[in-house]
Amino acid sequence: MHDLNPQQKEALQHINGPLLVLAGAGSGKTKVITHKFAYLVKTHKTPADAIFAVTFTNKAAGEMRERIGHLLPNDIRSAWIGTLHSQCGRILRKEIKNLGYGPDFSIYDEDDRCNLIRHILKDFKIYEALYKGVSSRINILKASLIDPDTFLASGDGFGFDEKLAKVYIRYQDELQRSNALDFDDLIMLTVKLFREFPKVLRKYQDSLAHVLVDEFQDLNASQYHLVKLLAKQHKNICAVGDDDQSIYRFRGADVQHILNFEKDFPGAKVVRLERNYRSTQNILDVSHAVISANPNRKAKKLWTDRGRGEKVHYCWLNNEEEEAKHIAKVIKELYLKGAAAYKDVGVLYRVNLQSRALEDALRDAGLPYRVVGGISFYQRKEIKDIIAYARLVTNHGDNVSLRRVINTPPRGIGAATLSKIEGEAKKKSACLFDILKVAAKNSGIVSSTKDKLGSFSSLIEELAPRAGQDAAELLKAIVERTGYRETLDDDRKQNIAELIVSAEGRDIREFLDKVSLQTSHEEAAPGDHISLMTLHNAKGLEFPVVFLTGIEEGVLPYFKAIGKEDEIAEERRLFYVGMTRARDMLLLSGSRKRRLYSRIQEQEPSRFLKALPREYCLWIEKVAEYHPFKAGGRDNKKAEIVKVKPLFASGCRVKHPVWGVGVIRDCYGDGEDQKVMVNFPTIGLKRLSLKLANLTKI
DNA sequence: AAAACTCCTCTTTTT
DNA sequence: GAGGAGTTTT
Repeated sequence: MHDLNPQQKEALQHINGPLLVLAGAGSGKTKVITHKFAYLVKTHKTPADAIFAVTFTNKAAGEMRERIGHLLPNDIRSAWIGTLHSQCGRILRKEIKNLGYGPDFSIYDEDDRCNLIRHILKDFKIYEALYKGVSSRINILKASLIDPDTFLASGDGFGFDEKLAKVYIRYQDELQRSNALDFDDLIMLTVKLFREFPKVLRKYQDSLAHVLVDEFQDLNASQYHLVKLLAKQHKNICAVGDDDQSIYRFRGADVQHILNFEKDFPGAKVVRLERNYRSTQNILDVSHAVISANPNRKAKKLWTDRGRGEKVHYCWLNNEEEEAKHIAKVIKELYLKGAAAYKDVGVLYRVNLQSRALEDALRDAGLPYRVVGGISFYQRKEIKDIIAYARLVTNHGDNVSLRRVINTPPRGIGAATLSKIEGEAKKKSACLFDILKVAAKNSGIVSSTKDKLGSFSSLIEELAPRAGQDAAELLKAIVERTGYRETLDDDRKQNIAELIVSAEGRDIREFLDKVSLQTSHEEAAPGDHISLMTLHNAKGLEFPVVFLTGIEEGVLPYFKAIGKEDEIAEERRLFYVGMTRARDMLLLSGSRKRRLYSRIQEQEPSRFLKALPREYCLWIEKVAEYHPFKAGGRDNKKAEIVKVKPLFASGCRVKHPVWGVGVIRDCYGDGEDQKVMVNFPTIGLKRLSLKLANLTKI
């Protein structure tokens, strides 16, 4: 406990009754949670299994488990440490029979759910491209604990719409028939279980003496409700979060939960962690100036004893290519000066399409980079196909998976055959697989098709007994026996091989759960490279050097948020999250012109910049005669920035009076200050100032 | 079942 | 401006 600061200690020691820990960025909140867990077990003899500790990401959960493991001698394998979804999964595997599902339910991700919704829309002859909107509406309903029946009974509530209701009912029905749950069901059905079976709830309430919730600001209504239910009896809930870092409103997260905590839990103690261990005071002051302009926030002011540090840079350029080139140049200089390794640098942006210009510039400059995020491993087609086979093998009722694989690889079972089976299944309210099995023997289907159906169903059934073995064995068998292997190119084979390795020695059920709940696979890849990612993806990370790009009206805040007060507040928080990722250097940039969806737009600097205290900033405007904050300044003629072609560039051969001939590896700085790195065969790499070194080009 | 064509969309995305 | 998905064609 001695390495905790007074506020952290306070948070640790308050163990009876509700506690809200307002943990600013970089204030050591993970430390508080892990130490609190250990403290409860060690000092207060709480069984490790009596603490329900939740986070939002698998990564955070893994870290939490590992760190607690280091703090305690106990075996914590069975402890309730995990994401809320995985914990619900665990509860439901045991208890879901109460709700009329089987314990072997499949878990559908966003992709599976969209497939199902599209299928339903097609069936209802509703314009199929609406599926995204429908999906998100259903998302929101479930996140608000509105199940189809409640929705029907709601009258005009919740934006009732008959078509939506029809689709929602059918969707939920299809899920149940497939014995499948989507992500939101994991929460919603757990709540339903607890509401309808108080005995079951009681069992969990009794055994869970403490509830610890990380990232509290990210809870949606159903998740909050669930947590409240669990904590209702002992009232020992410790909520850790930061309202200023709430950036998932569009997923249903509601900052209000953190703001209302004291009302919902009367007598709650509130602890503020305002000491920051990450950034310099300049970075903290600048970001504070930005975030404190938001209404309705819990006042907090972060401080550090690290000193002022480097000023926050702001640079305004002509267009996104110049912005990107500028960034590449600055990174290179930092690298050559030895101020930062590439892995110390994070380049963040609001929207993915911004990565393109940045990637081009970094590639041109020969700098190593990685784009973090994007399509995750588990969303690749080949992985999803194999997983769908495995699901179907373990859960024959899984219609979505069956539709996915029945003709993958092509085995001549086309749309016509499938729709016959669909019709039959609906009539008999049976699952597709059972119908297919029977259809292989009788009914009015051409005999050649019958054979195909028969061999498909027996294939799945032959694989079923292997479900008891090692998950890797089952996956291997699937890849071989289904003929899937033949359809693969080398990349995909590689991916599948990786999947199989990760399944080794695991139980298939457990493996599928893990895979279904593990949606982002992007581990911080080892190696020295610059990281590129969206602001959302940067949450929870830190870098010594952070570039925030596109700090313009229309990009940050994004144009869709403009004019809506609470969305602007969220954009501001997003900006804040980005700024507080920086340890030592924070560099903001924007550009006057930007291409957004095939249109070149004239941009203005973000409104968020107006609040920046200039004394902590270094302002560089590389757009000549253009003063962004001066009214009417926009149409001043733009003096071209004349590019002086450098005399010395990498690759040139040069001669030095003492060391002789060498090859320039790199150049940085401009004009008088230009420096070069030269490789001399006799003595190796040398860093030289052009002004002093008296080099001649040869 | 592949190839060619058209149409549509285009913010962020922990599980 | 480009990628994805659906549709039509071969």
